[in-house]
Amino acid sequence: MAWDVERTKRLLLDAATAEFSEHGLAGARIDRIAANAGVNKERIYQYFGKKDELFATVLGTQLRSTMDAVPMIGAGPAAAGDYAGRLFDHHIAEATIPRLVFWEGLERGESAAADAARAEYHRVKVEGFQKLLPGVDRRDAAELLLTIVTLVNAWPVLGHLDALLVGADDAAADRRAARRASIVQTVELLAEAALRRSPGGDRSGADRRDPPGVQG
Amino acid sequence: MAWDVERTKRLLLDAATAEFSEHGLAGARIDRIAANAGVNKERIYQYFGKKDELFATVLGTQLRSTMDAVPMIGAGPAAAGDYAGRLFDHHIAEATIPRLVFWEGLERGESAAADAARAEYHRVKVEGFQKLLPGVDRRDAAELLLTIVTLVNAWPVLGHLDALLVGADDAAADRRAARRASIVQTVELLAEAALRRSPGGDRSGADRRDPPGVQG
DNA sequence: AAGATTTCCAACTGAACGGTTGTAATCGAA
DNA sequence: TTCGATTACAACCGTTCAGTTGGAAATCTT
Repeated sequence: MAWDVERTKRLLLDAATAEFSEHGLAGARIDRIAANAGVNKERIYQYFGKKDELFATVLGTQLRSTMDAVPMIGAGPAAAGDYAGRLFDHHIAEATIPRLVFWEGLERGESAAADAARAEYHRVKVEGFQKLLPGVDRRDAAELLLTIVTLVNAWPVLGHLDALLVGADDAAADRRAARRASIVQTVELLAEAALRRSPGGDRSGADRRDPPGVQG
Repeated sequence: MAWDVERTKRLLLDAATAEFSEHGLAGARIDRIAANAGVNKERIYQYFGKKDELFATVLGTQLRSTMDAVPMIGAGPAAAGDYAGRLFDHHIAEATIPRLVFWEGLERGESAAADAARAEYHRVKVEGFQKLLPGVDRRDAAELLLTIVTLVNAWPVLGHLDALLVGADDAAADRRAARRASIVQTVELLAEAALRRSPGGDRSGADRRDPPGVQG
């Protein structure tokens, strides 16, 4: 059989993504990644380097694919809420990212903040989000975006807290829908408040979705 | 020298708390806990059982002490915001809890939700929070409480995201203050909205802090 | 088709790891 | 002061881990 390097790389990256998402950096097992990929583990070291380099590759890949999959559309508080809602949906269908993000925060805190590529990625994201709420201060936009990212990513990770707080008697789908609605409402309220704070944004606040879309 | 069982237990529990908070369940090292406590590791197994039993003990202890340290006081949206703010302060001074909470969510997701003692702990917490916002539906209260817990706990864990989004040029203390203000504002807005939704809560919404305090 | 290069893997290494055991020191009660 | 029970620890055990090596098979180059 012919060698297919890209295929083995992809197999390894997929297996690594699942493994890191499930077990984190310390808990992930190189042997398990290799076995699930059906590839010898020595390939990992040749293609991706050490364990934590592989982790960084996995996370970077996932973040990029999310930004493509969930674009920011339109403008105004409703658009911001809509963006948060779609991000929520995306992270429910694929809990990989939320878990990876929190694993990173817990296991690699400092070193992640120093990554130049990551800084650029987030700069672009804040910039895009600012276009969603025209006139809003950069710091305000970043703060709101952080709230969104936090709320949207935390839920799949803290699912047990939800069950514990709301009560396990409610069906999972209902709790999920309630959570989604709550997050969208939160973001809309915050976006309105931010617009009201912005220069020239002291009119009633809602329904300002006329400007052209940003992406998609 | 005389034996002092309580002292060695406390030393072990303190060391374990620090170790689990720092490295999580899989990353924590029993040898390191024993060494930092200045106690032989065999004692751990005698007093606390296996690694994950020790983890559960650590988390339970920490949660109980937080509930005592940060009581819910007064009533109304401002009181809810104040509670969130004090919780934030507490978690900043002592990032142990936030980290442990997310470690648990990531590493023990399912098994944590089944814990009866934890369910009771959270039931009491929701009940207390409901007294903070009289008239608000239990589900609404739980939802808002989850938002608070999420926002307040996530920040110490996702500190690197904050630095990445807001920009590392801002001083850490400034970013922390901005985040605190943002969270307090969020909670107040949400509490007002919840009260407005509640039966008989359709008056203007703010400044309803007359009822007597709940704890403290 | 010969030689150099790359892809791949089985087997290995050395250093942890979680957990146990055998034994000595100390304590409480008779 | 004896004796069983408890506390403590050093040394150990079997397993598992991340990372390496040596060489075979496939591909590329000339």
